[in-house]
Amino acid sequence: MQNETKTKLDKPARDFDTLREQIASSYDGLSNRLKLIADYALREPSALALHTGAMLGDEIGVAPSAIIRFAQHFGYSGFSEMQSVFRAELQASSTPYQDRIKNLEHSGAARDTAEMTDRFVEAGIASLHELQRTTPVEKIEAAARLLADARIVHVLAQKRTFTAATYLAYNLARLEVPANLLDGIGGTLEQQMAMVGPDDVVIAISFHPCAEETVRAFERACATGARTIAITDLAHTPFTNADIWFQITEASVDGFRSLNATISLALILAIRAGTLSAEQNSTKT
Amino acid sequence: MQNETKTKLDKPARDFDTLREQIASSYDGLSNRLKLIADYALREPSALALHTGAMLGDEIGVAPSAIIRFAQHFGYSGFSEMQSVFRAELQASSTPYQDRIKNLEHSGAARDTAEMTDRFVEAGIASLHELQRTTPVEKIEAAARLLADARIVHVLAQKRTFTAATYLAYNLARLEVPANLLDGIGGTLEQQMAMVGPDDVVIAISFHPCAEETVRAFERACATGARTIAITDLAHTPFTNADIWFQITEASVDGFRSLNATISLALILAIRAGTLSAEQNSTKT
DNA sequence: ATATTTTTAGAATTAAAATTCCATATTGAC
DNA sequence: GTCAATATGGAATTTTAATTCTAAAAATAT
Repeated sequence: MQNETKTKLDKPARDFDTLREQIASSYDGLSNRLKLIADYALREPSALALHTGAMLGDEIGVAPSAIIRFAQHFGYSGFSEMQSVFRAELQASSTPYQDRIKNLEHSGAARDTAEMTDRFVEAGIASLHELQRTTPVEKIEAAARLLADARIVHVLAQKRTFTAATYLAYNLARLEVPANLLDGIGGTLEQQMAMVGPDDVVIAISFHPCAEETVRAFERACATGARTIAITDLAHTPFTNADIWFQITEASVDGFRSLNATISLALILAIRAGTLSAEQNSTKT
Repeated sequence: MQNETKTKLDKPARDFDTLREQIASSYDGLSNRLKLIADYALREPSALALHTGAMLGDEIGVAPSAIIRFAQHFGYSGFSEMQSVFRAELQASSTPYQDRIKNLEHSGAARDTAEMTDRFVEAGIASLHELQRTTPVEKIEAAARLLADARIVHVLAQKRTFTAATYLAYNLARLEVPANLLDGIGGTLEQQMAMVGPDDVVIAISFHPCAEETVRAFERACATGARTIAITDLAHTPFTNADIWFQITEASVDGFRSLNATISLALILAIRAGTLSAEQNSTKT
């Protein structure tokens, strides 16, 4: 097992970029079958990460043992060891902002104002990226259509998320979508809920720990036959049973969660609903 | 194997979104161990895709067989079958632009929405960077000290910026800094202003075009001898005469200005004020 | 053209993971 | 508090995948 005269390596690459380099640069010295595998590995790295040796053999058109020889050529003990590099890369590339969000939460308390500002800026950016990555356009479209078609849109939120509710209600109203803020002022949430009808939409915003009033009001809204939309951070009944449910991941710093993703989603929903509503009114006349 | 009375499903979800919905909505009916697994599956889907049953068992703190029971609860024959759903999702999400391109091709509305989402995310990020770049730490420190020393902090805002005011007031109150939201409800801003005293701080948030009421109320606050803080987008009297004046630049999309920088600044001010206030109280006693 | 080396496919083997099953523990009803 | 029902962990088993090995096929050199 001493040094080969060929390009065979004895110290396998531990990270994906290095491995890709090695595959590309030693390509010319590979045998026929190994070239086929190299092509495929560079073109479909996620298949290398997720499929078995036998599956890859079928896909590429080589024997499973060729896959193992390929891995061993690059210094790995076998296919499994090489695959772990592809898997690590896939996992890392799929959750770049989630990782940052987690790191923010787990790093200790900010020492001073400057550091705190930096961390909040970073947290806000990570939240916005995560919003972009995880929120399907179709869901936004569907929600906006519900909002645009509603007789009245009731926005339901308490405590922390009340801020986002004011923003959503304000922007909806500004775009001439009839909006009503269920603020429960003076404990009158019950009475306010009485005006929710079956042609209305109730959109609830609730973050953990969710306010009991919001939960009860939302359940009541479902019972009235109104369409429902929920924006929450965790999967929690009854919100997950809404007609449309958005799950939001906000980064937090020192236990303080930002609201960047939530208010951005609120604004996008309002604008889209306003656009659809305006289109309907113009075709109607 | 006939229909169960419980929530057990006999037709397993083939796509990830459906599965996630099912996990979320049946969460409450799950047993302890299955809840743990459900949490983890929603939080770390890529681990479900890439790790073995035994590894997941270790990570979650349950027996490997519990993982299989979890999969079977959702109608799969076993863990392997469920894992293929997670793997498919991971592979799909590793090529994020494919999805987006598909949407762009199929629907004009979705195209607009996707593009708008991108632009709002970008605008939000730009606003946060600008906040970080242009806001001196000393100014934040000085403002936080004023807030911490105040008898009462009055938060003054109308219309668009009212959202940010609710957020600032909520977080100040949560951190035990006495905060009062001057919401001008029922046109009572005049009366609300009457409780502003010389030991108080009035913090106004106003963006162009600024509400007349906010301007008048702020002038009156200055006259009472209260300390003043202003957060505005343009240099506009009387706000530039405040003891501390923050100028915020929010990026806008199609004339809709985001609030990302403003609410982030509000949160930072609240936390910093809360910290200073707590330090004072502890040294006082 | 022949001998030698390298490459290859597929069978045999080994290793690992998934699944089943059962004894025990826990929970909930009465 | 007792009993029944359900949930749980872990050992035993089955299944599947990875790896090794060998004989045959190509490729190369002489």
